[in-house]
Amino acid sequence: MSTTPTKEQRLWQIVNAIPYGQVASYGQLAALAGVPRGARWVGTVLKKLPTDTILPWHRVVSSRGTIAFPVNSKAFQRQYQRLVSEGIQWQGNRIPMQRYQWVP
DNA sequence: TGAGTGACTTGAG
DNA sequence: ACTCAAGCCACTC
Repeated sequence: MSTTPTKEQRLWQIVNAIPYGQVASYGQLAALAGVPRGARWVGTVLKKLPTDTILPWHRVVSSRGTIAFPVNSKAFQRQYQRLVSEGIQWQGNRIPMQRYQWVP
């Protein structure tokens, strides 16, 4: 019955653990999931999430503090709004990444 | 089995 | 600070 959690499942758990009001990068999460340099894979996994997922996918941004979607896209605005509602600070289209600290 | 794909990353220029 | 190109990984057909 019980099997080893897939990398995908581990990633879900890690994303779920990103604290409110903070963000993590794709590469950062990939490394934590045991897949160094697997940043693109993280995006692939998140893309498969159902629209009504409870996972805080919006707290995942690029390593440069930008949202991965095109600025004019619907998805961008949706993620942007969620981040703003969590009180995240912005500098133009970017979030200063230095604030983030991983706390397991 | 192999070529193609993408919600990325990094290093140069 | 911005743009471009090459690299990397797991997944899909």
